Amino acid sequence: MDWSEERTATLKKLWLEGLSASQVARQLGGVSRSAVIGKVHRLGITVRETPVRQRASSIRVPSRMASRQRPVREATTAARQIPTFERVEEDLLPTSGILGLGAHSCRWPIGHPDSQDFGFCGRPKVSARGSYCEQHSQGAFRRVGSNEALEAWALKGVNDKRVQPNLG
DNA sequence: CCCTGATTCGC
DNA sequence: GCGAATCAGG
Repeated sequence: MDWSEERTATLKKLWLEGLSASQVARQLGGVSRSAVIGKVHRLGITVRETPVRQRASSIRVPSRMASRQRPVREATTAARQIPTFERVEEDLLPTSGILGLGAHSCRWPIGHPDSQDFGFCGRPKVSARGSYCEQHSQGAFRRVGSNEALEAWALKGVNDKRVQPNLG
């Protein structure tokens, strides 16, 4: 496999979107994460645009998506604080593969980064400054169950596992 | 043991 | 230029 212009462009975009080197490698196929890291360095895009302070040691799409999809209020000690709503991804299909993502495209990731049909929402952004379309910027909230059910759920300690609808 | 990016260096 | 091996971590 060689670094064709198209594959290089894909690598750039995926990397700049915040996918890890291994995820980029799996999306591209036929390359190792070392290859991706090496290429990223040669391209000089090793420093991503977002300020270092705002980033964790690595940006991982799954965790980024998971954090977006966490309950509005965390379940802590009191039953009253158990969430009644969860933020879940709407059933919007990607309109865009990574190559079609433009400056005005919603960058909400859809699907698992390891999967072949991983893509981005691609609908028009609501503003020039934001990154998302109307649906994805305001967030879609959907009632997922009774307080009782959620409480039982939370007490079982399934907090971390719940609802990552598009992570496969 | 899973993962992350950074660096080196023979090819 | 390329990327496996290695390093330094989370």
